[in-house]
Amino acid sequence: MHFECNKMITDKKQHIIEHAMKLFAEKGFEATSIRDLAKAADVNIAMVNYYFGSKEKLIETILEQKASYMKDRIEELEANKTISEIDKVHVLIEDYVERLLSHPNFHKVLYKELMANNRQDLHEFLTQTLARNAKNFAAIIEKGIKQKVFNKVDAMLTVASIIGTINQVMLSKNMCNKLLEKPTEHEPYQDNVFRKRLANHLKQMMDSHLLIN
Amino acid sequence: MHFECNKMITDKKQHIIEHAMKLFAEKGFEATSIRDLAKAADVNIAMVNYYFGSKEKLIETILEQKASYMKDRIEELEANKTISEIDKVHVLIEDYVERLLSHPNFHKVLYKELMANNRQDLHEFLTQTLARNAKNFAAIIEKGIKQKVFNKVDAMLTVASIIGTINQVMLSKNMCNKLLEKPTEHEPYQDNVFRKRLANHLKQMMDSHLLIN
DNA sequence: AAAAAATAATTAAACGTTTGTTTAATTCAA
DNA sequence: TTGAATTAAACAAACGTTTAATTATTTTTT
Repeated sequence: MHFECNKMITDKKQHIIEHAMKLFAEKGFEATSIRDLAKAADVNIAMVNYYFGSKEKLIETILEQKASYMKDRIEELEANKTISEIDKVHVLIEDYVERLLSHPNFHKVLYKELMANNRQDLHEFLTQTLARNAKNFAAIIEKGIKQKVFNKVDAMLTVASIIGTINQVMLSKNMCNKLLEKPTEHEPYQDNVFRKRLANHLKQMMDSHLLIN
Repeated sequence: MHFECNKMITDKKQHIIEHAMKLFAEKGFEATSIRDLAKAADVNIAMVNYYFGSKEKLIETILEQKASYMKDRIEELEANKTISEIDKVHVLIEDYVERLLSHPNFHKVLYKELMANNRQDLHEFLTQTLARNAKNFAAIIEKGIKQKVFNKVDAMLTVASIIGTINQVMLSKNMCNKLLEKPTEHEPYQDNVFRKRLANHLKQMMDSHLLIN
């Protein structure tokens, strides 16, 4: 079993990371104590500092590990010349809906940290990453405008509308259920009917917003 | 001066509330200590508990005091029969942009608390308040659909797009500046050019999204 | 109107907890 | 036997809150 040593270390780190993400999402970073986390992950309270150095380093590790997960997809699409710009927008809408709604805990931690603006270095890294994604997305829309297949819209704010819509429904499961007239127990983010509905709304809205006529 | 006693008490409470909102917005509720707040507001550390009972009661007071500030405007508009539905949407867009961007600190505290989901009672109150506003807004859109002046859109998610767009740009001043290619010092929320740009984008998007043809 | 009593506001100090982190000893695997 | 993993205990610091004493301000009484 010795050849699996590194893997097992990683597994344990990952084990802690996953419980941390869940707790940070539920209660917030500051409100989650290392003792809470140690109990939830069933490890000794010293292990977090042993593996990550500090509580701060832990959340930095989590966010840096995952924050750039949309990057490659967008850059690949932007370069693709066989797909029309409106289809690229559709693909990105489906991607964003799928990936954001699939990781609601990570989403919450990320946006809490974005709003927090403590930990200057981390905040700079996160805004940098998200801003670059948004700009690449906007570049696709601007290409469509230059090709005269899109209306002359505000590309940057159009991207903000797409991502902002998804973020809005992910703000609070409770509120989302209230808006959709669903019972409190309902899990909207894992509901494929809702995911389709959200993606369809965005595609429909972008079609009328972007396409000429 | 004795006849101003009640007013002065209220003034002092308000004095604390304003500094609290600033700090909670900047650093988050849990990360802001009563000692921080006392120093910022230049009062004794016992005064927060004296006036508000506890730190929790303080944030509850703050949010309950301000959370319903959009309610009356929407309900008044909804009942108005002299304004067309699309004009109502335009008015609400301008209102939301104006009011949300004018209170970025309150906005941050509110949305942090919405995402946090600690303090069950408060969370319930906030989701209730915001959901009712969103539903009233959606009712206006649904009226337009019934009158056959609007396309058959998803009214609830359309409202989410409007509010979500504004929230998106308010997530982080730093990121907002990055997206708009402005210097770090720029204050986008107080910039009237940006407010106009944001409102125009939303009105333009809603026109093409909602209006038939 | 002045003095006295009562209430409210304010303070510094201390309270008991809880926090993140470290230590030193121990267990485990190579 | 060596080095990493794990543990329980202890650390100082910071937390929200309370206390008890003091100062201001109202109210009541004279």
